[in-house]
Amino acid sequence: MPQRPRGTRDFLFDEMKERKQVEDILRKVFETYGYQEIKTPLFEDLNLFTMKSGEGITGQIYHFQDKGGRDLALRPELTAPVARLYINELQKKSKPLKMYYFGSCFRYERPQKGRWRQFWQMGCELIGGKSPDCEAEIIAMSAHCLEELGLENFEIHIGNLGIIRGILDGANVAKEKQDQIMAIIDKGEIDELKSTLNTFDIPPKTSEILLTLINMQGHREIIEETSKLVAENENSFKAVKELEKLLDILEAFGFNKYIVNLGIARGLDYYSGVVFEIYVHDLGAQKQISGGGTYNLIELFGGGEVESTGFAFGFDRLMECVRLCGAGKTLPKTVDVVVAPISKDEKLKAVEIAQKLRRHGIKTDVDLMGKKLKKILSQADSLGAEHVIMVGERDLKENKITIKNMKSGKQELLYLSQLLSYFK
RNA sequence: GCCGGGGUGGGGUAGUUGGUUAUCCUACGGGACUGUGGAUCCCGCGACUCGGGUUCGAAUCUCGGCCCCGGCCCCA
Repeated sequence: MPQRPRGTRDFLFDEMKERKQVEDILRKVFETYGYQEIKTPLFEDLNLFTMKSGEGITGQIYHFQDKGGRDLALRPELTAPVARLYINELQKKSKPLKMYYFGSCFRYERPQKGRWRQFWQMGCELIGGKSPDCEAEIIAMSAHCLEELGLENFEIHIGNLGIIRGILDGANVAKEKQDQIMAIIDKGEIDELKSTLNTFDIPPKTSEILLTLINMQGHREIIEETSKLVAENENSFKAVKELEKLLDILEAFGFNKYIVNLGIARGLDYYSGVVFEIYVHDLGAQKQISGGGTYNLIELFGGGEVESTGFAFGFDRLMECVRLCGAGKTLPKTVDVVVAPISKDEKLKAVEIAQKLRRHGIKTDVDLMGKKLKKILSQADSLGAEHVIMVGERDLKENKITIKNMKSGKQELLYLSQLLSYFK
């Protein structure tokens, strides 16, 4: 028996309907903010991802060689492909560019709850905009999506990598060492951080500031405390002021449920400024449903200095939340009408009637198996059809059919010519 | 990659001090009922994750693979 590869899923009818509903809701929110959909290839040149994504991701890439010997990779994320698309196709367009995408990504990892080897991301990129205004829009929009989905139990944590980077720059810490330190901060390992700071010979005062910074978590008041803490470092201070401005704008967008958290660092190395993550604690170990921030990937790819901000939902985790909250809506019916030929002789007539209904947008099923009437009725019932049209010899003699309302059980004799108006 | 728990018809399950025909529910097919569903009854269909080992005999004990679930690392 053939088996589904590990960490992948088959989606059946109901689940697809649920996913489609959520997809449509997000799509609609994105479009009300003026974002347009794009689609990029499922695989790209391997080096698109190995260049700047950071070690964490590159170790999990599905890579292969094609018959021409090219090194290719199934995409592990979508920000790099979108940056590539921008450089290839859109550099000369007026800014800002607003785009969204929905597609699957692949990572070779140990599957567990909320983690698959093929998973879906739905997100936006705002290319060439000015922060913090654009950052605020992206964050507000992601909150808007969650509200639209009927979710409430989420937390949006916002930080700014510029604050910590500024401190490290001030102490003349090399870029590679900085990346290592950021990775440890992302993990939240305080002891490991302390010992690493020691081995890197970071001045005690700097270490102390860092350790205080990463524990900063709260609302508005964090800004003032942090300002004082980093007052002597010009870049860090600027980053704090930027963050403050972001919060002002965010509130203008009508969102103030944020949590300022200077300990978030993100797993991808290309983030440079404001970063944010959204958590839903009920989800367990894989509680992060979204993440994003400002990055300079385009510049790293040689596309000029273009400031960009983006974020993506882990679509599968989002589905998990929707399910948990019972926020799912009622699923659309499979068919509205079933056409039942009473004997084989009426089959052609039944097909004809079904086609007429379909042409008018009515979801219709017609029995093609020569089943007995009772069987067709029983099936119509389990499909949730509202009406069954019975096509039989007796009625046809008078150019009529019998239409049965499956809920009430009542039935009516109708002329064939009256059929369409019955459904209006 | 690491740790722990699992795997019985399509779905959900009972059964393991080794021993006849592997339980029940549901779904599905047929019939009671040849132009009337959601009810009842009858019949049918269909499973021990795979491979090795122990044994007269393995769903049950044992080893390994595969897959699933939870966690670690990491991340969406």
